[in-house]
Amino acid sequence: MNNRKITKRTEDYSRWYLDLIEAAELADSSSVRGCMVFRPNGYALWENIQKVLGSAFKVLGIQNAYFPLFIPKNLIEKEAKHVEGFAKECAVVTHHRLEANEEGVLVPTGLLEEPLVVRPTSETIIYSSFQRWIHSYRDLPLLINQWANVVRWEMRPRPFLRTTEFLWQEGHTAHSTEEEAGEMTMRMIEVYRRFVEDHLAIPVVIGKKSEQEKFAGALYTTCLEALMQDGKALQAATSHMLGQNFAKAFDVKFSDQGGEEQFVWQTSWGLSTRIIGALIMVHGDDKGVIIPPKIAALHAVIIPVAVEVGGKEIVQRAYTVAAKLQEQLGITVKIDEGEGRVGAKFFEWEKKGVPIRIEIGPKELAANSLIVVRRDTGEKVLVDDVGVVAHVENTLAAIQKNLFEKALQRQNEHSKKVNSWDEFKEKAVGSGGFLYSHWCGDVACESQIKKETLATIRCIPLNSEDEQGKCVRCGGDSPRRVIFAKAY
RNA sequence: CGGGAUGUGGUGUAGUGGUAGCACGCGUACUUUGGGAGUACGUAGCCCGAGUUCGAAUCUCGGCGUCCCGACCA
Repeated sequence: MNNRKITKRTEDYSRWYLDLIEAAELADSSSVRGCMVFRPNGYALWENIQKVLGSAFKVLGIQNAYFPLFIPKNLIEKEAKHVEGFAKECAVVTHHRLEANEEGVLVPTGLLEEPLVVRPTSETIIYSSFQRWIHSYRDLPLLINQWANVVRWEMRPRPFLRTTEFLWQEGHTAHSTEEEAGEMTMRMIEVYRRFVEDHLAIPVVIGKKSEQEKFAGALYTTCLEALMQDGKALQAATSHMLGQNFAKAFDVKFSDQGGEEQFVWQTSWGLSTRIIGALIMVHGDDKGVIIPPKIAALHAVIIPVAVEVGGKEIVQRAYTVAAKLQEQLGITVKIDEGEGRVGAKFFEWEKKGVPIRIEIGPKELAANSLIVVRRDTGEKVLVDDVGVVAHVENTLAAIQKNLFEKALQRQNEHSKKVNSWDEFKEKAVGSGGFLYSHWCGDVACESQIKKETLATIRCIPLNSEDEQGKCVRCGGDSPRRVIFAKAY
């Protein structure tokens, strides 16, 4: 067990983040460039995300499928903007065998005539199937989801946030009308919002990406933006309205009721393991990570205290309580009977972010009670034995609520309307946060702002009211405020 | 792909040409156990290659790796 103290959040945010991942045993860096090893604790989180999101998809009639990891280069080439957006970051398979040379070193041989691209995203390979699957308006809408790994050869990897290989789900749909595809785009970003806010307790802003930031090949991109504790923004999920761009490139057509051939209207949307990085950064404190109860793989840990005084009865009680909680609340409870001092155990489970700790010692045994401790506030409550199930249930709900509210309060405190360029520069470089500012709509101006402050347009919030104003940088006319922030 | 650092046990570090040290971890034993235990013993290291030198962790050159800041990005 690693007993190193966790770097204070205020000292070195980057180090703190890495400490949290290590201390909670979520992930390891791997020997493969920019890749990451999911340890069981980290993967359990991903499995729960799959479970919750997966059931939301099912309700909407979205079906899971699986498509190839390898995409022939010519498929990727079919949509021009898409090529432009991804070409620079593709891993490419060019050979299909290894042969030993005279020195016994294995060298690739068997050059492929058509190189295979390791999918950076699957629009192209999936839509080449859609082209064969869709013939009639009766085949629409087609709603497909894929849980998969993808590879993007980014320059600067960072655990969870940007790894060369990452896990995600990508949804792909085809519709007969523009209106329906537009509704689907909005429906999915709303599904994500509810999941991220209700289950992960991460408050987000829903918005549209600027032309410069939108998905390569999309008509427009909607997104969720979350704010980390260091004032930087993180894109939590995206939902793209693809229009007919891919349909035209891949010849995805259907016959409508009138017998006319038409191109389908498409959407795609995704959420990746990056969201676990957000979870760590939004809820973590100086003791370790905090896992929101609704997504936790382990909800409570019971620590028998001073067993040598209280004897086996204490452990017996622990098992009784655990069974009761598991049966009546359907939560997962662990009993930490291991060697060692209780202090060390307390710290270990705090590092790992288990929402509730229950202590049972000789005193509690005698009084038919136990101590319930909240991970988020540290609050300790002596609970009577008969009330434990209700108390734990309420406490889990209270933790979930508190985590969200604390994060929302932080987000509000770091959201400012900024009108002057001086203030903008100062905030962007300094405390960070969401800067609601006017912007003229010009790409060059957007680039200039990024160059001078590193802040980018995170999104144009969907719920923002129209408000005439002057661009914070150039003074040009602006119809509404957009959110600027430094981003991960 | 540009700019800057850096490479010493498993981890974090000290060591400016002369015996490689410390802390944490890990192992064993005893004592401890209501908030990160103590003592004793043990364990394990100078990125690779070449050069300079009587002598290199230390200086030089080359390679490789890692990290940071950018560009890029979910």
